[in-house]
Amino acid sequence: MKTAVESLRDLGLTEYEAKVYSALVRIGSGTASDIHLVSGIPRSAVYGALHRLEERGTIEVQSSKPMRYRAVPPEIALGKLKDNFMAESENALVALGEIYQTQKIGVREEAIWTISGIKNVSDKIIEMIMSAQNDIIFAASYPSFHEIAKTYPIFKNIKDVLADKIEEGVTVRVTGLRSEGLYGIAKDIPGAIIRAFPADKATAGGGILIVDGKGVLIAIMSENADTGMYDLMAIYTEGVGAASIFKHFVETEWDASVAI
Amino acid sequence: MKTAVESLRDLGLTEYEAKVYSALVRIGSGTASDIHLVSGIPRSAVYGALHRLEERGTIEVQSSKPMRYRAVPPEIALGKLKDNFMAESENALVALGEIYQTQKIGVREEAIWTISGIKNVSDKIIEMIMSAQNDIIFAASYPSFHEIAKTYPIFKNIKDVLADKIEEGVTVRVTGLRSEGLYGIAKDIPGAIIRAFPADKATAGGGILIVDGKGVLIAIMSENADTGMYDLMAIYTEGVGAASIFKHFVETEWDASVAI
DNA sequence: ACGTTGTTTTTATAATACTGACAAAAGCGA
DNA sequence: TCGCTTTTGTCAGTATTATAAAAACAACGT
Repeated sequence: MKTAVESLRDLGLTEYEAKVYSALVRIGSGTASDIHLVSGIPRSAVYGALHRLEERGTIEVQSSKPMRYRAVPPEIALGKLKDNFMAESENALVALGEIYQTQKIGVREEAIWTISGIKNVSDKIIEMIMSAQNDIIFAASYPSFHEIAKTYPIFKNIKDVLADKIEEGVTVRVTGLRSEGLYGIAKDIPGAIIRAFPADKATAGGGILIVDGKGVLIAIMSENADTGMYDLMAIYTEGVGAASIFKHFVETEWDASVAI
Repeated sequence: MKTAVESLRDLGLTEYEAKVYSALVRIGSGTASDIHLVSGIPRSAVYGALHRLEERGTIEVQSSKPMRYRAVPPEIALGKLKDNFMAESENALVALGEIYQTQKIGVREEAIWTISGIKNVSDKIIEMIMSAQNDIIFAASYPSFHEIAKTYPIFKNIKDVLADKIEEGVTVRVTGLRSEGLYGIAKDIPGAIIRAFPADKATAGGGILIVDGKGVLIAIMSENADTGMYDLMAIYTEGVGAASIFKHFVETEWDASVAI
């Protein structure tokens, strides 16, 4: 029987693509270096193969640093190759019956980055706030989020830069569940527009920061299963597209909450 | 649309093989010289390509003085290519299954993955909907999102799987701005709970899908500055933490919208 | 200072596209 | 039938890609 790599080659992948996918299936998920070690292909060659596989939709990418990759399950990945083959076959059938046209496809994306670690996330939050020109929306008062605030003095710094921005004339809106923490913010940041919503609406830890309607950061809290420690990770993007959609949701929440 | 030769190349034929077969389809039957004249490829190269095509069973040979060749009808020829592909795919699946490592569940981190491309994103949306056990929230009716729906029939498929899920007893809630598209969804998916919010709240293209309160996909539309074409990218996560925070926002919006 | 990550450039190598030479055979006008 | 040309099929060789492999590099974090 042919090996997986040989079969994948016959299905249209290059040697590298086949080996990279095969390696990812073996290890579940990993970084480019992991793939290099498992597959035995040059590390620098891993990146190109990963890009092509991602375009095919046979792997998935986690935009963290270092970037992590994982294989789409073989049934699904092969299904995609098959779908592609069938579509090409259908196209060939039509084309062979004549009629020619050319069509172009345009592409490319709005980059989304992820950050992990309490320090890194709070640094990024501060960096974004510092860059604000017009308005800031900060929805961060979810219950366990405060747990982190107790241990790490990130809110202290965030409050300071927010206060600075208000002095510069930037509109700052803060929303969260009605709690001591929120009252504390209201006291520490004079000039900020604060609103609260009932505690029963709250769910898990996290928050959203929107700056000037074009930068978004979403912080997500997670509890480590082993240690029971809280950790923070965040995704952020500078694109208008992503920002506007999140802004929409946050502003709906804003309208639904009450001033304090 | 791609030419026949381009599609055939993507199906695994070489340039010469594709051109020779294509030429034979055009002329019905002919000698190597005829093929040379019609296809424009070097006469001496025709012979080799004919041999390989013959081995694939996509052409037939007449052993006469000047040998004559004719194309097997496209449906049949493409069927042979497909059979070969499927066999190879099956083999790959078995080979990959031997090295597949099932993900360990439980200690899952809050990993966030990104997908790009309209096809890949819509595939993922469908995959997530299919996996739903209890409830689905789909907020996707932002204006330019419909632009993609016009070109790509992804909504058709999404509507179908949503309808299937409702039959299985899954609660499906759909929200979006008041528009024709939303009314269309309401009509096509009987049993779904549909709500609308005023159009002035809408912003840019995108949408959010939440499945069983533990899987979230956020689709973001972007318009290519050069070509003016729309593209889709998405981020998604399977973690409860991220899901609950997004669910919170979406449910707030749900409460703020009205039934239709 | 060091190791890692990700990009880029460069070099090898193999697959394929292309060219021309050639012998065998067929045609064709004496 | 003979010359002569044309066509056919095969081969050897070159050019041009596509891919594999290697190496250098900046950016970054420790």
